[in-house]
Amino acid sequence: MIRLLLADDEHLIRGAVAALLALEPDIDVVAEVADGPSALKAAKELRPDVAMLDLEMPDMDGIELAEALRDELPKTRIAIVTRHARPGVLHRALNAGVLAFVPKTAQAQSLADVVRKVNAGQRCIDPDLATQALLAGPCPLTPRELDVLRESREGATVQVIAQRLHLTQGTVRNYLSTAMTKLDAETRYEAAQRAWELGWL
Amino acid sequence: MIRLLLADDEHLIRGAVAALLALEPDIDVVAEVADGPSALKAAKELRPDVAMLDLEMPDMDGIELAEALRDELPKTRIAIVTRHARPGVLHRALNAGVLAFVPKTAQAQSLADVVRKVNAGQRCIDPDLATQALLAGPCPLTPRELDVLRESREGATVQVIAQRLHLTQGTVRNYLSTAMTKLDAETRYEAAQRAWELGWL
DNA sequence: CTGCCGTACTGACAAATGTCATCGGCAGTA
DNA sequence: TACTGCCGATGACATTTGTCAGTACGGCAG
Repeated sequence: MIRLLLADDEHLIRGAVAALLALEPDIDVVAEVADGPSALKAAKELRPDVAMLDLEMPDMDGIELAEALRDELPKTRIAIVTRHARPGVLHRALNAGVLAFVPKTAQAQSLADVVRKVNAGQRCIDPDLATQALLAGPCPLTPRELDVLRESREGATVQVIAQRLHLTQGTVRNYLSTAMTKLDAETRYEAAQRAWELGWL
Repeated sequence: MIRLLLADDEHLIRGAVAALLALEPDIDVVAEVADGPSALKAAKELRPDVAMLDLEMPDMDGIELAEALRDELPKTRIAIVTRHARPGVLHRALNAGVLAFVPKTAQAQSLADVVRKVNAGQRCIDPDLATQALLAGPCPLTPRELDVLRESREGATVQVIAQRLHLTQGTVRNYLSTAMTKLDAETRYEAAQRAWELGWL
């Protein structure tokens, strides 16, 4: 019997998936939670074999949650389910010890198989996504460049970014400039947009 | 027997929801499609009683699809399901003749009830969302202002926007300026971001 | 018929932004 | 040791931007 934890903030999906997987004779859905912290808490109490996590969740994103689980409960196998799979996120997920990466465009029937494979310790990555990630290559941006891009995405001015990151305006502009060059963008907002689409933010 | 059409580009969710609703004795899922155009085609052929549409779909957004359905098959009752319900979208959906508006954070069990209510011609709007929409009020932006904001969201420069909309740079800047004033934003990107969050783009 | 509003444009000005060259410090590493 | 790369900063420069004032035209409600 595979003991499964489900984390997804969309009740509708979580409920439906739970109902579907519960029909499988060898799968037992032991917990359903809606956010990262409660997933962590439930996992510590119930020690599931497999944790199936949504990538987009309030409070704690799926990757952070995966990292926390890896550190605290290394025996738990982790599968990530996501809506729009951005290539860069795959890199980070794999580094966090995630075994499976499934887009929500996958067939519902295939989910049970993913759970079984992950439970057996096998990797299970969407092939399209894997090639996309390979083509995009690793992120060329430095941590600081990522920081300023993250702030830019919300439309912050250089002044505001400089304050928030405790930097000079000139420094911020330089980081933005190099990031724009690396991403072949005309404006920082375009750069931020692109970096996000590639999953680097 | 309620004949239901399901449109959602996420197979995983669509499959799970279809499986759940098919268990209901009075609901018959007659079609499952992944995008707007095929939903329209399927609806014309099968004449479902209720169409349950995802808001975010490739090619044709849920609202456009609802409008098309209203024009071509006015007898079809429409329910919209969405992930992040932005208030402004509700306005547009209601104008498009949509009866139900359900966030994906709703309970899976409640879905069947929504289908039944909609089939009976009753409205079924998430109360939280309704109050949010009331508080935000109607969109104060003119159509042209919305146009330039839409372009801004992808990080386009004034030059590019002017070209794409066949306007002068000065005109574009003026529209951006008024939009920023109305939205109380420091930069056009912040304005675009805010307008999007309110569901006006 | 007369405001009022949305659309579209012009010109001018100050401020914000993007680019470049250059510097110093610090951590790997060949 | 010398080299490389990231971090942080400075100063100067040309562009881009946001803002403001003003013009003009069409549609529409009072």
